[in-house]
Amino acid sequence: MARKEIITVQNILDTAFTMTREEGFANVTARKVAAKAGCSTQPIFRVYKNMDELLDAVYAQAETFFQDYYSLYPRTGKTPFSNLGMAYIKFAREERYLFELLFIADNPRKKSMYELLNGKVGNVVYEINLARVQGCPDPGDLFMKMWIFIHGAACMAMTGDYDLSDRETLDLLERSYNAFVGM
Amino acid sequence: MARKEIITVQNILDTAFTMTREEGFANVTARKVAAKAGCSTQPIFRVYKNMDELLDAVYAQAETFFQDYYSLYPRTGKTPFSNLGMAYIKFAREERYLFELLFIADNPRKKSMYELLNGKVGNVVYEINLARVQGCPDPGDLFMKMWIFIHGAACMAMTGDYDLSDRETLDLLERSYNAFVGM
DNA sequence: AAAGTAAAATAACAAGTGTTATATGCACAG
DNA sequence: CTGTGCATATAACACTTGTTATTTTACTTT
Repeated sequence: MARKEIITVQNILDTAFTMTREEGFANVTARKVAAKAGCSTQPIFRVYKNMDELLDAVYAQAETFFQDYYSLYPRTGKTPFSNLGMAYIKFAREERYLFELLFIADNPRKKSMYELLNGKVGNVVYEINLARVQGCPDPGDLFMKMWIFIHGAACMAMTGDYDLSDRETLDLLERSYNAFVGM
Repeated sequence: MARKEIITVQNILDTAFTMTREEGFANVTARKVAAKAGCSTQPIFRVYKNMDELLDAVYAQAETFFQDYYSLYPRTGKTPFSNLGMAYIKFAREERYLFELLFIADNPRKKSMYELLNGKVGNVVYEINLARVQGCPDPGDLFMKMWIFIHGAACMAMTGDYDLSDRETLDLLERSYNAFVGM
């Protein structure tokens, strides 16, 4: 019959995704992916119709990666939004290019911040209910304030302008939650 | 003697700066600048050694633009950092590409957030002293917290995820300042 | 008016992009 | 063992980028 397949969809996607993590989305080109995967550009266009389709797949992979990252992040915080905030800020620091792609960059694939945060995990809804159960009168408004704060820390982390430790960050998030509740 | 100069440094710089405001830094190319300035690419390379030098000049212009923007912004807020915050957030919304270039993008020209905020205006030092005079025990710490919040709102504004009015924003900044003071 | 000279326009080069046409190689059916 | 058909490699095309070489243009001085 036919020659055996050497380069798989997974090979290509994994390579492109790793490159996005390390060098950013803009540096993922057909020839660079091929070089890193150890093949010519041909296998890429066998498994994907064009580069845009590959980049769609990379974006989807980034979404899943963030969801998994959040799922596995330890729940040490006690106040609502603190665990989500901790994971989000740490993700921004450790995966600056993925964070940029998902939450900052202006590309046609980008979903809204709320879609991304609510993925299959339903994080925001859960946290808002938690705040309501704890007696917070306007949990939606509190989420907005907390999220402005959390997003600010994360964006600083992404650009290297944020250098508090995990412990300091958790303390900051819990205290600011309480401050926002009483305001 | 020689032929009269038609295309000046100012023509080129203004064109490139306008393009940055409207389409972003990444879309400023020699041919596009030339087309918009109504000339060939040649005058660009007469007045600038190469594109990198032009982009340096555009970056410097963006810095000045932000300083001027802040200088002219009305001082309606009463709490420390509120006026700086208002101007910063509005700038992010109105000049998303300039904001990105100055405060987000990862380019070799980029200065630290604090350098940019302290330009010739000395904004941060002034505001911190204001907080101290008003009896704030640790104004530096308070600035950090306020700035995380302000930067968060600005980054959301940049990406279109922030839609509070000026009045609501000022209220939010003043109330969060007071909340942070008591925390 | 003629000439010289700097500015601008035109055209070209090399490098890098996505994409496609063509050639090669290989595993299995016969 | 031999040919068929798919996977891969090679090579090429069209386009965009920065940059430079060459040509044309027009102003100022003589």
